[in-house]
This record gives sequence, structure tokens and C-alpha cells, in this order.
Amino acid sequence: MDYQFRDIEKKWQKFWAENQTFKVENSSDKPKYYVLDMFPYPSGAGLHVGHPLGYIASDIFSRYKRLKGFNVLHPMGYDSFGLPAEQYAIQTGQHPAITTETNINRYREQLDNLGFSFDWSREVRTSDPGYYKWTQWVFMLLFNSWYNLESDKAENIEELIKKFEKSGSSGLRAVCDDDVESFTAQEWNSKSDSEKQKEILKYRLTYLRESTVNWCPALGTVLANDEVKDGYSERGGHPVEQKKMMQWSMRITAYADRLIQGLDTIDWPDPLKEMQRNWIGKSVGALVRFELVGDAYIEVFTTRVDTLYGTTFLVLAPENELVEGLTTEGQKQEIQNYIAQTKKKSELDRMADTKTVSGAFTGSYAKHPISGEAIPVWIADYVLAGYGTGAVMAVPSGDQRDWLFATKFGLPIIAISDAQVDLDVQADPTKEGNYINSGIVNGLKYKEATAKMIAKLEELGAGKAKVNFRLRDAIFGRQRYWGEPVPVYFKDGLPHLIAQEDLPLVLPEVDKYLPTESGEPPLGRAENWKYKGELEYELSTMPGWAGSSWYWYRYMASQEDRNKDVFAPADAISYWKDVDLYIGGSEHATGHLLYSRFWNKFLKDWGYVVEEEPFKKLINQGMIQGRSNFVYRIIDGDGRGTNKFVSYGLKSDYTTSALHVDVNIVQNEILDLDKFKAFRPEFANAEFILENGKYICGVEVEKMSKSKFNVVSPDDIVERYGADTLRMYEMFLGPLEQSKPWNTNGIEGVFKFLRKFWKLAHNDDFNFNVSDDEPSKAEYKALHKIIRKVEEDIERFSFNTSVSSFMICVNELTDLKCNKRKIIQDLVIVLASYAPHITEELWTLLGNAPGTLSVANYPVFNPEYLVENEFSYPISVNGKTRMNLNISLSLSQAEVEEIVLSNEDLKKYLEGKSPKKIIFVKNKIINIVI
RNA sequence: GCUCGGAUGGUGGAACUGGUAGACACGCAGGACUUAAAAUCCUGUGACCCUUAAAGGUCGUGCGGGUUCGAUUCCCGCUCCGAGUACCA
Repeated sequence: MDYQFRDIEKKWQKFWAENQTFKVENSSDKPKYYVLDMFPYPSGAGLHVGHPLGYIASDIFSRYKRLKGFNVLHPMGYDSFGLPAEQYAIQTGQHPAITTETNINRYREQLDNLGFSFDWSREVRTSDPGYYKWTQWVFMLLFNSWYNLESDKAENIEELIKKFEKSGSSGLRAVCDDDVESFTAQEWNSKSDSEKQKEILKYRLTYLRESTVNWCPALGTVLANDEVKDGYSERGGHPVEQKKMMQWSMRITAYADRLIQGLDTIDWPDPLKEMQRNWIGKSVGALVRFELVGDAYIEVFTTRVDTLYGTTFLVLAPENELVEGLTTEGQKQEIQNYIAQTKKKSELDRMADTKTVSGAFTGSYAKHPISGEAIPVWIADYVLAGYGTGAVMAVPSGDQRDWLFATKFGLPIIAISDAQVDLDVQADPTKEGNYINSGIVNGLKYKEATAKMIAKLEELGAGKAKVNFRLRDAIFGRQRYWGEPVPVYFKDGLPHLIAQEDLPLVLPEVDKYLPTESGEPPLGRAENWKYKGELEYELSTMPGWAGSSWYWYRYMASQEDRNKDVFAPADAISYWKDVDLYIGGSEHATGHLLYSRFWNKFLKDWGYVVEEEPFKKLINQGMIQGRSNFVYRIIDGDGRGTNKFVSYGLKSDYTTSALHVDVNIVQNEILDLDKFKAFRPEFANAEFILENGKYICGVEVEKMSKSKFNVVSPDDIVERYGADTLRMYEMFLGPLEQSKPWNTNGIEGVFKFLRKFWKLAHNDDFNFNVSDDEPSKAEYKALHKIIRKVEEDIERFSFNTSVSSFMICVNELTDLKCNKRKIIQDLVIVLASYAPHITEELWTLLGNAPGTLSVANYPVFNPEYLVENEFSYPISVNGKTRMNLNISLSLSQAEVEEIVLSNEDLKKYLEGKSPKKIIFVKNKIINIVI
């Protein structure tokens, strides 16, 4: 029989499922290895050919690691809470749980078709109450925690309360809200219960706070910063506005420093680490106080406190609360106009319009903290209310924006360093040179000046060193239905956790998935949904990233562990520890990957997990883009479409309009006309202007989407060529990290390769036929080359090059007519991780017990088979290759030179000159310089 | 603007620490088999020049320089494409 991939693949997929071949135990004498994929959101569209790219790579790696003697955890699950199922529910009334279930089943079927070696017994679904019980549990743990800067970790809130009872707030170093009170132990103890709770809430790692949020009226919810793109929601593209709301937040800022430091300890792509660093946005600087009349003062944040003497004015954000009080009678009109003008500008305009310099003078002056000089106070929209203190000290000689502002409004520009140049043209932010015009730091260099300035400010009580972060606390609530309920109820307006034994707090049924008439979230519609039957629950649900911020630990819990009263048993966590290899897209750089690191560190502080960082090595697979095909409809003189189509190469002779055409009816850009007529019946009688008898389509790279008819489903490819071919082809396409358009054109080559491989062990009548004879030297050489090559390639995630090498190997063995058992058997193991089905079949045909291939031993590379006595040296003259010579590798350089120089053919290139120098690199090249 | 990544035949890509540029595959052209098609197999395929042929030559990895016996690889300066980010003080 010829290579019957359909039967073979179905057979082994069934075998693996029935025998739980890939079920893994939480203990073993083998070393552990944890390979994780970013789990998918099960959307209604199913998988397209781009989704499995990362899964194929991780599966190859997992299978390879098993062959190399590792106990491999390779699980899969679904991030199944989310907006699309809810949107669908709003439109159709269908419960999101049902939609989700349907989609998951479809995903599972598609994944199974590709022969992945997942341990499905460990599957997780974030929308499953047995799972989100533990998401809620983490929320409760965060609520019961505060961040102690002394120990630099999260601690039990009870410890904080004890501290308050014993010594009040004195000496406390904690991450908390800005408006915490100072109090003595006595004052604390005399507070009422609710006053105490209010104060404690300011320290909890998850807390309620009125915050400005990104409110999307169309979606009826709050969005995180990374879910908003240019003022529109990332999902759906609806406009987003700013709104003040009471919101649950997570104090991720407490971990900002550790999140930056941790990046140096993990093996992630540099661009991704850089993105996280920028997102966290650490700036080291100082807070400086400029006094106003009376007790009032303006505090600014600066990263260049050394330039303090260059400050010639202060600028407040128009929204700054101090503005009103600062505005003098005479300036009132101007300031009001400016504020009104700023308000009119949308966030978008304000960002886009960075060239126009605008601002207004308040009429007031502040006092320079050291020199005591009067400094005018302005407002301008280039200062952002949300960053730092919403006020800056303007140093026009050192900062270009300040320079532009000073130039426009005729404010003084003072040089502060003797190294500054061209200050009449632009600002010069140099840190070189010695300070001038700078009072106490004159003559000093940058470092000393900064230190001295901070010391002086501290002495005067006018400032201090300060580290500022761009990172904001993460808002942890959505006014949506399809998410984890927050395990909180309210009593006297204060939040309380439900009892732990009441977990999970199950999502209640509602009649509609829309906000209530009074504008409350959908959970407000649930009937009699009250804690202990009387207390109001929190009505918002958790955001999409909640469930994905710890899921890799749930996989460590085996099926039997799932009923235990813990998210994963301690011994399982101490065995698996962390994820050794994580594969997924870079779009999660500042969302999922940051929140996961945050939760991991938090759980580490409590001792529930053992590693500071959850994902040791991370690889971003590239996006697979769509490759759209077009036909060109001829337009007549009146601008109407005709019933004629012209082939791509001839379209310049006509006026045409391009129409998307289903890529599945186009092969190598040649359109199947009959299928086209079936695809667009209205053109059944169309005329086609062909080139060389063919209709050639145009091509464009676009996002893969249904509307562009460029979606290629893995199911179709599997049906036509088989899963092994698809797996190898996706790898063959190019480097894993690179984004590339999907193109099925080359797939035949991989398919042919697998058939050729199958034929090695079969005779011309397709009967299995291997020989027990001892392989030849050449056969061993071909085998050991591939043993080494695949090992090297997989270890450096260069999957595309090993596919090429497999082709070379099988081509060589075919030329050698090799059907030796000793060769085929080892080759089957080497290829097994890439093409698991065909290799399982051959493995069994070779007489091995069915299903044992996955735990076979990867063959040991023996360099002896690759030892050569001779090498064909390229001989170059002045760097230009002229000829090749076979020369024994055992000869000395002098002997080699003699052989080369005595060669007759070489003489003509030497032009009668004697060589000046001969470069000899063993096993590489010989270069003669004349 | 800043940060990062990239540019190699008709196409996807290979060349790992500087050492025969274009592996492997697609496509294309020609041929074998076939009544025909599919499948399969064989040959050729970077550009240009020279030649009946055999062979040979010149150029060639986005552009311009440099280092080196030798550069796709290292350095300097640019162009274009992609990603992220942005009045962040």
C-alpha cells in the first residue's frame, strides 16, 4: 500500500487517546521539563492555519525532550472567559457557557487532528467554577495582603494591623494610597471598626479606589490601558472615554522594581524585555518643592535635579488642582480660556499635535528652593496630569520642550554647564562639563552635582530622591457578565470577603446579558443573589487577564489532585517548579506576561510557589498573515462592472476593480475557473481573458480574515495532505520567530518527502521491506549527520533547517537504495517529533511494541561515522575561489602548500608571481595571496 | 522623534564562531513513462559575457565607505520596510 496518511493518522490519534500515551506523573527519576503554550481563547471561527504554528513547535520540542529522557509536562487548556461569547449572548440570548462549550469542542477536534502530545487529563478552562474558585482565592489572598518595603515582599494584612495596634503608623514603610493618615497606636485603637477598615483598604494589594478609567459606552465596560488603542477599544473599535468610577485595583506598582530586576534573570527575547521595561517606565530622579505664599507649595518630579538652577519657570498641567488658587485676578480670563481650549481637544488631538506650543501664565510666582528667586508659574498641555506630580520645573537650556516654550513666551534661558552649546538654536541636555550659574554646585560634574543637590534639598526639607514609575495600578473589574465574580460583599458601604468555604462564588443566571436600567453591571439582574441571602455582592466581574495570570500552576495538579483543597499540591509545585519553555505571541508582552509575573512573585512571597519568575525561557512565534488572491473585473466606460475578467498580467490594458477570491480555489496563483463560477454564481457566464491559457490571480498580504477569503483552515490541509505534512510544512516555512504570510504553494515538497521516506522501508509493490544487513559507511554517515543536525537545530529552535536536513538525508538514503533496519529504525526516532504518525506506523512495522516510540531513546551521535580523511579544499587566489582540490587532512601545512603550489592548473592564476602569503585554514579554505 | 527587528535568485528561505553565497523546497523550462491525465522519474534554472561544444570570464547578499589574505557575517554613514512606544519631565 502507498502511504495512506488518513488511515495511519486516525489510527494513532485514537491509540494515543485510548492509551493515554502522553499522561504524565508528578514524580519521576527522570529530570522534569515543562513546555507551555499560551492557551487559546476559543473563538467561534475555529483555528486557522496560523494558530497551530507555536503549538507545533512546542509539540516537537516536547516529544524531542521525552526521547532525550525527560519527564515532560505539556498541557493545554482554554482561556474561556471573554468578550466575544458575551457579545454573542447579547445578540442571541444564548448563554455564553453554551457558546464556549461548543467552541471548545470544535477547537479540541481541530487540535486532535494535528497529533499533539498534550496531556489532556490536565486540561483547564478558566470559566469552569472548579478553576475560577482558585482565581477568586488569589484575589482574596491579595485582599489579605499588604506590601512591606522593609522586607520587600507581600505580607499578611494581620501583621499590619498588629503593627498599627502596637506602634501606630510610625516607622512603617509600605506601598499604599497617597492619602494615608499618620496615627499613634492609641489613636488607632480608639478608631471605630469601619474607620479602621477604611484605612486598611488603603494598604491592601487589591483595593477599591475612585479612579479615572477608560470607559467604553458601546461595550458597557471599563478597559485596561492595553485594551485601548488610540482612543478606541482594541476589540470592536468602539470609542473610549475617560470616566471616574469606584474600581477594584491591584497594586502591581508595589512590584515594579522586582518586575524590572527579574527581567535580567530570564531568557526572553530582548525586544520583549525592552517593552516591559518601557511599560514599567522606571525613572530615577527627585521630588522638589517650590514654595508658594503661605503653606502652599508646588511639588515637581524631575530626573535632572542637577539642573535646578536652570529653572526659569514652572509648568502645571491644566488639570492640576492648584491652578485655580494660583491664578491672579488679572490672568483669570486667559487661564480659563486656555483650560477650555484644552478640554475641547480630544486626547487624540492632544497627542497628535505635539508641534504647537501653547500655554498661559497664572500670574503667580513660586520660590526657588535654594536660591529663593521668584519663578513664574505657567500652565501648558504638554505637562500631563497623570504622570509624576502633574507639574514640572522647566529648564529651557536642557530640555527641548521647555526651550520651545521659553522661546515662544520670551522666558529666560540660563546655561547651567560650560559644555552646553548652541542654546540660541535648541536645548542641550548634555551631562558633560562643569556646572555654571548654579550656586552650590558650580564647578562640579554631573554625579557630584546630583548628589549634592539632593543632600541640600533634604537638609532644607524641600525635596528628596524619588523613583517614579510609568506603570499604574491595574484596574481589576469589568462591568460585564462573562467573567469571574469578585468574592466580595458589602456591609455598611465597606467591602468584605466571603468565607473561604463559600468558594467558588458561582456566576449567577441572568435574564439578559446587559447592564440594568439603573446602569449597574449585568450581575445586578441576578435574582436573590445576595451573600447569606441579605448582603449585596460586588457586581463587577474580573478582567480577562485574571484567569490567565496563574493557569500554568493548575496544570501541575493532576486530575486526581483537582478535588484537593489547594490550587496545586505543594509537592507537585516543588517538582515542576516553573515553565522551562513558553511559546506564544508577543502581543501579550505588556498584558498577560506582566500580570503573570506579578501574581507569580506575589504567590512566591506567600510561599505557595517556589520560583521568583514563572517562565524561564520564552519564544515568540511570528504571526502568520493572510495571503489574499484577487481577480480583476473589467469596468466599462460608465464605471460599471462588466461580466469580463482579465488575468493579472494583462490587467494594465484595462480599467479594472479587484475582487477578493477564495484562496482555496487558487493554486500557484492559477484560478480554477469552474470553482470560481461555483464560488460566485452571479459570474457563472463570465468571460475570462487568459494569459497562456490560464487565469493568473493577483496577490496581497493582509490579515487573515473571513471577509478577505484568505483563511486557510488546517482541517482542509490535513484532509488533503495529512497532519504530518502540515506540521512539517509549517516548520519549513521559515524561522519560528519570523512573521510571514501563509502560502500553501510549497506544501507538495514536504508531502513528497514523507512519501519518499515511507518508500525507503517499502518495495515497489508497497510491501514493507527492510533488510537486516549491516549498513554501509555512507549509510551510517547519512544517519549520523541527521542525528546531530536535528539535535542541534531543536536545541536552538531552528525547526526549519532540520526539515531541510531531513529531506537531504532521505534523498541520500534513496540514492543509496538504503532499506537497512539499523538505519531506518534510528531515523524513525529522529523524525518522530516532527512527524509522529508516520513514524509510529513504521516503528510498529519494524516490530516494536505499539505506542512505545514516544519513550524510545534518541539515538546517540557517533562522530566516528563522520570522520573524513580528505577534504575538498576551495583554493582561492587573492580571495577569489579558483578550484577545488582533494587533500588529505593528515598533512601538515607545509605539505599542503607544496601540493597546492605544484598543481599545474593553478599556475595560470598565479600569473608567474610567487605567492606572498598562503592562508591555510584546516577543513575550510586555502587562500594564496600574490 | 525614540527603541528594537529586518532587507540574499521568479518565490519561501539556507550559509551557527568572518572561510566555496544561493543548501532544501516551490515555481518555471525541457525530457522519460502514458491513448491521455494524475502520479513518478531525469536534466537545467542568480545576472551578464564568450564558445559549435568542452571549458572559461565578469558582476552579484538594499545603497556608499572602511577593516581583513578573505565580509551576507565586523565597523561607520545612509535608504527602505516592519513592530513597539511616545509631550513620561
